[in-house]
Amino acid sequence: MQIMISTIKSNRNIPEVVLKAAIHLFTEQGYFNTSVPDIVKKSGVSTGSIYHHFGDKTGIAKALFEMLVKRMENAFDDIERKHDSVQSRLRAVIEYLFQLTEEEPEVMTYMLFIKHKEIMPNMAPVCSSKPFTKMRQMVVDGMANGEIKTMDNMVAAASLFGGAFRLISLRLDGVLERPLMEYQDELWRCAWQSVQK
Amino acid sequence: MQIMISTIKSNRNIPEVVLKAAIHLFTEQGYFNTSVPDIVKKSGVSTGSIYHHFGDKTGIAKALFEMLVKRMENAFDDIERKHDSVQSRLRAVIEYLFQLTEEEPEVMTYMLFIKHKEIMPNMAPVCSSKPFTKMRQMVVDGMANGEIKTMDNMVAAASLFGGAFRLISLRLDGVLERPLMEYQDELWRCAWQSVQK
DNA sequence: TTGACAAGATTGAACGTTCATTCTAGTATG
DNA sequence: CATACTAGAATGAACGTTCAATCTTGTCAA
Repeated sequence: MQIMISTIKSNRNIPEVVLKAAIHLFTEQGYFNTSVPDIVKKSGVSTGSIYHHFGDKTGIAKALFEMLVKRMENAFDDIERKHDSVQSRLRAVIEYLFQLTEEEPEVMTYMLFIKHKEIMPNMAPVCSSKPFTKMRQMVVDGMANGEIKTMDNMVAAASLFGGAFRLISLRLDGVLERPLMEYQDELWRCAWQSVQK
Repeated sequence: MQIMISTIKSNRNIPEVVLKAAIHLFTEQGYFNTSVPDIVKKSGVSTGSIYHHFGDKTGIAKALFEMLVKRMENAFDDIERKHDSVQSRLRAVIEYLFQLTEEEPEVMTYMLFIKHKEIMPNMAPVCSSKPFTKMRQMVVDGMANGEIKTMDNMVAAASLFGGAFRLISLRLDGVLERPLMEYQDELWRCAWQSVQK
């Protein structure tokens, strides 16, 4: 019996295939160095289909961003459910970020280092998105329940997460040769010491 | 052709005028959203002159970057000359970065948050440039002379500067409403506490 | 089971625009 | 007169997007 083309075609999820190609190209060469024909070539999906699903080129970047933000948000919700103390929550957040950086560097690059404002001019900065406000809320909670020194919220959050973001950035730039996990314990000791009561 | 009066012409430094227009446009809208005609309009310098001085569009971005890196390098050399202890040097570096962010946010944005690799594909990441390696060298020196706990260099540097970079980033994104100087003391206490012996 | 049909998905060639760069002509300087 | 600089219109390639045609899928009457 002949295999119908239709069954093969219907087996691929076009948005998924396109987003996979897009995140690779966007993080590798940048959004503006990636043409729609590039995405067509890489994904095997036609121009027309891409426009049918995403509206325009920025629609791809937007869909990708929203997907990844939601994913990170869910991960943080999980962490809050699984840990009681603020300290262990914060540590788990950093562990998650480090793991994500190692396992899916493109995801981390896209979330942290793509200038989304250049692509979507009236988008709020990443640091105002749910996952990031949630991180800061954890710090506020820790100050309220006495785990963290009383001080400016922003300074406390920056002190706690700043080192982690620095290492992630260095790792993604290829400056750090060993996986982030190897730095985790030492970094956390520094970070926690800087704000603990 | 337009007739120019010679005195007007000789009085303006074309590279300077162009770079001034460019940094404004690049940080405001992004490099790829800025066309050469945009720069022509903003600077008042003709297309031909721009190409004569800079070769191509990336030449503008490159000249700008090199100028700013050199400037920061000189500032750090000054700091090393004026301070003896590693602790006061590091504190001075953060103070300088905070001041620069407040006084010339465009300069800081261009140095830290423009993806230069997208513009000049085979450029080393910013964190490998002289000023940044010098910052890390200060930390290494501090470990050698006993001011800083013995630990991984990168973790120590990330812990010391991570919080500062975080606050700079938040400030440039408009999330932090008050000038960075107001956070400086509290932040430095956290940062230094995390690595001091 | 079959055929007709509608709605939606998919295709890629074609379109109009914009961009970086080049070109030719003109001007200042020594 | 030569060299360095300035000017802005012209150029051609590349881009994002559109569109008319084609294919797929699900529905329903006979």
